[in-house]
Amino acid sequence: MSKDLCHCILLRKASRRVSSYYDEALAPLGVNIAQFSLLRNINRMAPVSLTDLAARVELDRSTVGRNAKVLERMGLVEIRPGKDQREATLLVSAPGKAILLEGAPLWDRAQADIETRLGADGAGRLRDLLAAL
Amino acid sequence: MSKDLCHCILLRKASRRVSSYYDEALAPLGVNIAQFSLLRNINRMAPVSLTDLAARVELDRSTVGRNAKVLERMGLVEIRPGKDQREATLLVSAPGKAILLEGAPLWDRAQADIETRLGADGAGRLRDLLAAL
DNA sequence: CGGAATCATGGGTATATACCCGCGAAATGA
DNA sequence: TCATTTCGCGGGTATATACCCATGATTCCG
Repeated sequence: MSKDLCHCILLRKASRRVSSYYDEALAPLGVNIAQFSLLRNINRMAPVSLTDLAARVELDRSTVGRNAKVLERMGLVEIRPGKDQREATLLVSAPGKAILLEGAPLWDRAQADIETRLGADGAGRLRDLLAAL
Repeated sequence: MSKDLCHCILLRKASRRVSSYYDEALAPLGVNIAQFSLLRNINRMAPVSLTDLAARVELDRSTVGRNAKVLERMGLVEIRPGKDQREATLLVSAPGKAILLEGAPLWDRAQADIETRLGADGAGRLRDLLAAL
């Protein structure tokens, strides 16, 4: 059988393609899908520590720290010390909330497009398969 | 509906998890799945230009160039000018071929593990769904 | 209370990835 | 042949991602 069918490589390719698709949809906002998703998660959990956020989004703590710093530079997120002086707590700024509102319909459209491309129950089946990995 | 089900984010997460799984499987060789896969592609197409290789693996030319340079530093790939003086042609070195041989069974096992986790026809369905994206 | 273990973050380093730009090489057409 | 266009690559810059280690804060015992 063809050796091109490495599940991992197929996943990585699909991930790049789909990310790029969402990125284009969100481009008018100046954020990519990774940033938009992180912003949403911060908003839901705010005020949240890096550690908790990292656990939620399944990324390394240091990765979340650096990604959050980018959002901070963009003015979308505020990073301030928590009661525990070790903690950096994150919250979405007013401009960040505006981005979330403006982005919602753009994200919805990309999401719907993908579902169309996957067919009626394709999206659900894909979700289940990915969850099994 | 839960807003956690962004197809893109689910794909990215799965891609990270699965990549990490293959990376661990290949760790004894000192290469990760991206490098191993690139090495395989270079081997199949050798001697190959960066542009052709990039088209094959669906990555940006500059990305392939940098990734290939890492493989070169590792001594697994040779980069030499082609007849066309603009071209850099890639080929797998002897140590690189050894890595391909040693890696094959490790890759096979990871691949089989994933198929087990996906179930009988899960792998096929996943492949089809990813191809639709 | 004070030393030890634990915990949160940050920074260093490295790869993966993409976009843009400039340079030198090659092809093309007048 | 020579100017123009096209082509292939490398480098700059930026984000995404992970691992390891240092540092400083907190907690936990003895």
